[in-house]
Amino acid sequence: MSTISLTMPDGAKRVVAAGTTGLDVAKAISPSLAKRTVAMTLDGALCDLSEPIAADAAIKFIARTDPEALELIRHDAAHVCAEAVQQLWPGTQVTIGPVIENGFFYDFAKAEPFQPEDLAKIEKRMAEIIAKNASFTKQVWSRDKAKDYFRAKGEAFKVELVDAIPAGEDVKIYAQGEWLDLCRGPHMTSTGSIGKAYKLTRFSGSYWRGDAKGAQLQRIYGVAFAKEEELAAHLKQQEEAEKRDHRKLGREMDFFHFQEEGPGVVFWHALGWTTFQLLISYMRRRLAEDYQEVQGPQLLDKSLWETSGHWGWYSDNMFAVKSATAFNNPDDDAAEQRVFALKPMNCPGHVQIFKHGLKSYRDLPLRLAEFGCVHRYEASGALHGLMRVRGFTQDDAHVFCTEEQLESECLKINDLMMSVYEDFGFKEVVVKLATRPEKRVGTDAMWDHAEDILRKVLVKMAAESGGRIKTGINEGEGTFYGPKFEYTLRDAIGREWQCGTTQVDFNLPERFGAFYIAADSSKKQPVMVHRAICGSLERFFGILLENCAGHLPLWLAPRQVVVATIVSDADAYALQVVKQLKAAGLRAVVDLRNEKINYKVREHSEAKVPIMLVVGRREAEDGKVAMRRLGSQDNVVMGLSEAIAGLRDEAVPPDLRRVYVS
RNA sequence: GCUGCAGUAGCUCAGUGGUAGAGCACUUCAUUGGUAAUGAAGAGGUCGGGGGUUCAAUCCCCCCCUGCAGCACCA
Repeated sequence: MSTISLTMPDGAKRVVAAGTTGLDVAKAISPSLAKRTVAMTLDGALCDLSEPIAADAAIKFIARTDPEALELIRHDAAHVCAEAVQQLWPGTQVTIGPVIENGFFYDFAKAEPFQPEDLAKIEKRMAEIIAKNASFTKQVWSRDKAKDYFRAKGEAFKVELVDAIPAGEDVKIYAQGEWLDLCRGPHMTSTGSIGKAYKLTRFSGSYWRGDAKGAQLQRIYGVAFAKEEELAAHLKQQEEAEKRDHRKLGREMDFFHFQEEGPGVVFWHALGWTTFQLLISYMRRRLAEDYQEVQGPQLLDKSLWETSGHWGWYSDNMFAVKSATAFNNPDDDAAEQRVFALKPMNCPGHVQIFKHGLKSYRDLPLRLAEFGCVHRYEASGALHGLMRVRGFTQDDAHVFCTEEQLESECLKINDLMMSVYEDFGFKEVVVKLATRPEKRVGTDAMWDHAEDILRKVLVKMAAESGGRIKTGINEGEGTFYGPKFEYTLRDAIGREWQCGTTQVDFNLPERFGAFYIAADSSKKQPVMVHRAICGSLERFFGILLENCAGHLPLWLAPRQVVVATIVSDADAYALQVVKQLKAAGLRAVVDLRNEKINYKVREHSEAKVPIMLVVGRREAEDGKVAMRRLGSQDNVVMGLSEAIAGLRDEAVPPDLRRVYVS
């Protein structure tokens, strides 16, 4: 019999007979090792412990508390969840149940919808299955046997999955006690290793193979961890995310509201609008050096959108309008029946501006920026507070340049992006290159060319960032007209938000026949780069609000200071204080109400006003203020002018601070 | 758009086949108080909209709208 050599994590070698299982090896080393081992890795790849080892390999035994075991715990939990559901509702078909971030889901085909109370029932049944601690055993079946078996059980989806397994690949079945499932594995040794740190979190609809035209399935989501403390920490973080929900904060802070008549469009209140405008002012300052700000029309004839390709590609998601006269008299030819589209993007407008008047190569790169309000008819189920709306403002720009300028323009945009994100407090940024999608316009040669340039740029950006930028590739995620960079930020509680985008477009200039006069007097087509830094300003506002849990930095707080009196004798002084704060450019209001200071402190704290200046008789007499910062229990008494100077300095936006300092 | 759940006062929520209730917020009065709710009184709702069943619907049924959680989508 041949032998093989296994290398242990500490480098020690062990020679065993070929075909020895991982479990045998572990047992030979020590019974306690065998007992606590749930799986192994061979050359880094996770395997069943019962797997016969065929060749030399580096072996590592995995305990359930090892990081490698986490995906097994989650995957095993998904199987147990499926068994529990089939026990409780016989006739339910199983489909797939993969591991996802923090847990797993399992999709079922079941006639009756799950009800909220079902989650607890399933959890209970799962606990019973886990308590039985049945072994996971792998079997390899023939394709025909698997298909016959699942067909006989009425598992049509599993039959389809068996069919989809490439010829020559094993059809693997994992059994846990009486129950079995088609699965590529691996699994832990038995269900008991799943432990107790799991919880079913919700259920929802889903589609077979993720296709909206496919069968409607029902999905159960669960989270699972090795330790109960980790589960508790995860649930706590979910709670934290709920607390900073921008929809809740927006209402509490009187920033904005939505109402039935305007699904997906924002009613901005005075305070929210103040901060929104501060965002725009900031972006304007950042653009001043290199960009020209323009404003394209809100409505343009349908034909223009046909030319741009948007109508063909996205008319399902566009608003089209006619005059009300035409709308009320659809059969009356005398009423102008012309159809306009509410702009879903600014780019066609910018191309028109570019085309107006002959452009020379000397004009390039021409960078046109716009805080354009666009409308998109988003699916009703997609709407979500400020994060997904039907009318929103983009910090949009289009750079018209020569092909030679493309690389430097992308790098320049990247510098601006990174600087802006830093100013808003986002340190970690991931930039991914999204490549050609299946449905697209333009030749393969054009795509090859554009992607080549961006690949090079991506490497350079990462190299020049000093580690701040991590990169990746999103295959097939580009837009229909060109490849793009996607900028993703990580927020204070670890969530990721895709915000910025740089998109290369050889298509639109061609469709609109845009050209410039080159140095040799020939007509040349410019390359167009679409870019947005915040993306949707509404959404970015929501992200900022959630990132800081409503505690906006002083420069973005709509109401920076409240001057609150303790007694009415201090009213005149308080008014003086506010007057001086305003004169110093601070956004301040006074609270003279006949309320106790406790009441005022509580109310303004809940409204998340960053600074409260409390004044009573003592302060009025001494020309002082008692400063209380949001989130602090203490107050500091200081001279009025000192307070104002300090606040004025603190309220300087980060970009202006750089200018003053340098 | 799809699946499920929900819609009662500005907010958070209770409630019933016989046309509604709490707390906070609001208004008024008293109170001038030292850093997260002073007390009292008052006002406030065609119970999301439209149909139907019923002697009677906020409650039961149907349709629609809107929202929530996912899915799908995101130029």
